[in-house]
Amino acid sequence: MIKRKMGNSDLIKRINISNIIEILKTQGLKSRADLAVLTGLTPASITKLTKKLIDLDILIESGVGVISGGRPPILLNINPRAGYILGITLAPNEIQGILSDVNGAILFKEKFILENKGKKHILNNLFALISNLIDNVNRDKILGIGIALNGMVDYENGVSIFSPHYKWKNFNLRTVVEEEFSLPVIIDNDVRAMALGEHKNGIGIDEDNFVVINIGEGIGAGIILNNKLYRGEGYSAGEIGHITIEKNSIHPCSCGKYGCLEAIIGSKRILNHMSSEKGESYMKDPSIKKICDLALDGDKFSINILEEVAEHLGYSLSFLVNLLNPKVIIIVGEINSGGELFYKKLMNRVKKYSLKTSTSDLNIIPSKLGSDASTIGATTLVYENLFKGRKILKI
Amino acid sequence: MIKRKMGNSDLIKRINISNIIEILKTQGLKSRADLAVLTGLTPASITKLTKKLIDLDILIESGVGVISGGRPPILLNINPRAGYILGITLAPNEIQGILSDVNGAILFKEKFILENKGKKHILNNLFALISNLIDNVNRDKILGIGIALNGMVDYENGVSIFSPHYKWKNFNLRTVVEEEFSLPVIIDNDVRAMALGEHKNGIGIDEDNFVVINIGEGIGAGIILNNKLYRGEGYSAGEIGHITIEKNSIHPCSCGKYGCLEAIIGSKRILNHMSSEKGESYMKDPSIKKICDLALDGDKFSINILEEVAEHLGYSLSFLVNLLNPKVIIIVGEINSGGELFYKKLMNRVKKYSLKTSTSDLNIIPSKLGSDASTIGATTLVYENLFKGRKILKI
DNA sequence: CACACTTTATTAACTAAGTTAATAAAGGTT
DNA sequence: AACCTTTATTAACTTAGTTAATAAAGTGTG
Repeated sequence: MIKRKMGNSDLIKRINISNIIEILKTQGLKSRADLAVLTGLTPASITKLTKKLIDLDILIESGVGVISGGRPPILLNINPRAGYILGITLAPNEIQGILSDVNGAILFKEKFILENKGKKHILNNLFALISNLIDNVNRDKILGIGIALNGMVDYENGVSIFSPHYKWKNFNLRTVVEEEFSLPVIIDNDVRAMALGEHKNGIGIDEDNFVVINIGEGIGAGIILNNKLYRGEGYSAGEIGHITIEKNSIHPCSCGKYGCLEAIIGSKRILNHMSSEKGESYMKDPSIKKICDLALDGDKFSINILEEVAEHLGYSLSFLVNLLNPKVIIIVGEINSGGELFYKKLMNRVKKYSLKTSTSDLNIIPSKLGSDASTIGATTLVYENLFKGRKILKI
Repeated sequence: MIKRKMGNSDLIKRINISNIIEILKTQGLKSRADLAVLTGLTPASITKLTKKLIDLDILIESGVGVISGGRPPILLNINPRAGYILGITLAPNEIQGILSDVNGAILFKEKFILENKGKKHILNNLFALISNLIDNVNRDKILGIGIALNGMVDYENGVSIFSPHYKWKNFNLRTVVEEEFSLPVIIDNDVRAMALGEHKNGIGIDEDNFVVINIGEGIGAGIILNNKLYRGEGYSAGEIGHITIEKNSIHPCSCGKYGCLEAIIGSKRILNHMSSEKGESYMKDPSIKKICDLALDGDKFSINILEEVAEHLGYSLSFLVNLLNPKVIIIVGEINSGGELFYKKLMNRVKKYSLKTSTSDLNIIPSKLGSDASTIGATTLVYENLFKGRKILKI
C-alpha cells in the first residue's frame, strides 16, 4: 500500500529547512548568499528562514567569511547546543549509550553489561543507562532517544517484531520507553542504524547508493538507495547473512537452513573451526581480531582463514553488486583488523564474480565509526526525524 | 552526489495534482469529496485543482455517483483523450511501437523488423515507425515518446551508454529523436521500463517494493523499492543475469565470465543444450515456448529443462529475496508458458534458499503485459514525467 | 407537498511561504 | 570622497492551501 504525501506550505518549509541544515552539516560554515545558491532559494527566503532558525537557537552566526570586495558574508553554523540526542544500542550481551549534540559530537558514553536476558532486567538496565546519560545536561534540551537493536524491527510503529537474542516477539519497545521518559523515541534494526549513521556522520555522506555490511556472529546489510534507507516490504531487507552459498552444505545456521553465509564465515563458526583444527590452546580468549593480528604477523593458518572469509564474502557481495550497483560498500566488524591483506583479497573476489561495469567505480572500505557504528546510527534515527517524519522540532 | 529538491508552490501543486491523477488512475472514478478524503486536502482545494485540470482537458466529469441522502456526487475521471503517448522498444532484431492514450489503452501498434544493425538503418526504421504512429492522431495531442532499449542507459541524459546488441557507445539517442520530431523523448533500459509499466499499468499497481525479472537470451531485473525505480549508481542495477551461480564453470557468458546465471539458463544456452543432447531434429524452429508446451504434455526431457531453470532461477532469486525482501516478483518471458508446473517448482526453490520471514508474504507471478511489457513500459516513461521530472504538461 | 436533513460542491476572506525588486549595509578601489 | 561590489534585508506581490460560510441537489418525513 502506497502512502501519499500531501503538499502544503508546511512541506515546503520543512524541505527547505532540511536542505539548509543538511548543507551546513555536510559542508560546514556557509553565508546566507552561499545558502541561496546551494538551495536554489532566493536570498530573501534564506533571510526569512535563517532568522527563524536563529530565533529557535538552531543556527548561530559564527564569524565572517572571506571578503571579496563587497559586504562581508556572515557565516552561519548549526548551533551544537541546539539540543542533545541519545543513541542506544541493545546488543546481545550489553547496552551501549551515547549522548551527542546535534552536530554528532559524542559528549558522554556509557555501557552496561547484561547479566541475563530477562525482559525486566534488560529494561531496567536500559532505563538506568538512559537516566544516567540524560542527567548530564539540561533535560529540556534533549530532543529524543534513538535505539538500535538486533532482529526484525517495525520502525514505523516502534515494535520489535522478533529479536533473536532477546527472544522478544511483537514487543512495542518504543511505547514503553516513551512512557518512562516522555521523550520522542525512534527504534530500528542495528545494521540499518549503522547505514543511517554512515549516511549522516560517516563515509556515506553525500552518497546516494551504498551498503553497510556488519560482520560478527551474524551478517547483515544496511541498504541506502536513491538516498533513502531501504527496509524491505516486511522490515526484513539486508539479510545477506542468510543467502545460501553452499548447496547441500553440512554447516547448520541459526535460521534452520544449511550453508548460509553466516553459518560459514560468521565469527562463531570461524572460532569453532579454529579450535577444532588447532585445539583450544592455540589462542586464549579467541577472537577474530586476534586471528587478524596473527595473519598480519604471517601466520599461515590465520591467513588462510582471512582468505576463506574474503572468498565467501566477496562471492556474496558480488550478488549484491550485480543487483544493486552501489557506489560504496562499508564494512563494520573485527575483520577490519585484517587491513589491506583482507581488503585486497576481498575486492579481488568481488571483481571476479561481478559484472565489470558495476565494479569499475566501486569502493569497499572499512567503517570509521568503529564499534560505535550502531550507537551513533541510533542518534541518527532521531536526527532524521527532526524536521521530517515524527517532526521532533516544532518550527 | 545528492540532488536536492527545492520546495516552492510549484512543488506543492505538482504533488497534489499527481496524487489526484494517481488516485483516479489506480482507483477509477471518484467524486471531489472522495478525492478530498483520499488526498488529505480540503474540498475547497480539490474544487480549485480539479477546475484547473478540467479546463486543461485533463479531467472530465463523467456521471453521478451513488446518492446517499445528499447532493449527488459528480464523478471525475481522467480524460482518455487528454493526450497520446508513444512507446517504443528497440529490441535486438525488431522495433515495436504503440500509441496509447493517457489511461494506458493501446490504440495503435506497429512492428518493424531490422534487416541489419547499422545505426543508420535502425534510426531510419525508428523514425518511420514513429511517424506512422503519430499520423494516426492530432499531432498537437502527442505528449511525448518513450523508448526502451537494451543495455546500459543514462536515463537522466538520454544516452545509450552501451548497447550490447547494437554496439552503441555513449550515443545520445534522446537528442537525435527530439530534434527529428520536436517532442519530449525519454529513454531507459528495457527491463526498467517493464518495471515501470507494471508499476503504473500492471500487477505492481499500489505496490511499493517489487521486482520484474525478464528472462530471454539475457536475464535482467527492474527494481522498484520505496515506490521508486532504482537504477543504480552507474545505471547498472538489476544485472541478475550475471551473478555467478557456478564457480569454476565451463559455461562462458557474453560478459566474458563463466558460470553466470544467463550463461546457464538463458534461452540461447537452453536451446543449444537441447540440440546438442537431442539433435537438431528434435524440434524445428526451437523455442522456449515449445519446450514448455512439451513439458506440459509430459515430455520428460522438457520437464527436466524446466526444473533445471526453476532450480537455478530460484537459487538466484533467493539472493534477491534475502537482500531486498520484495513483496512481488513478476516474471516476463516465454518461460511463463510453463505455468504452474514451472512456478510451483520455482517458488519451492526460492523458499528452500531464502529466509522464512522474507518469503512468507512473497508472491511470484507471471506478467500480464506479456511481450509488450517493455513497450507499454516505455509509455510509462513519458507518463511518469507528465507532472514531475521533465514536467511535460504545463499546469 | 413543503420543510428539514444530508451530502457535495463552491466561494470569499485569510494565511503561509516563496519571489521580485528596491534598498541598505559594509567593505574595498580609484 | 565617490564609486563599486557583494551581502543582507525589507516591502509589496503571487501562489496555493485553509477556514468558514453558503449554495446546490438530492432524500426522508409529517
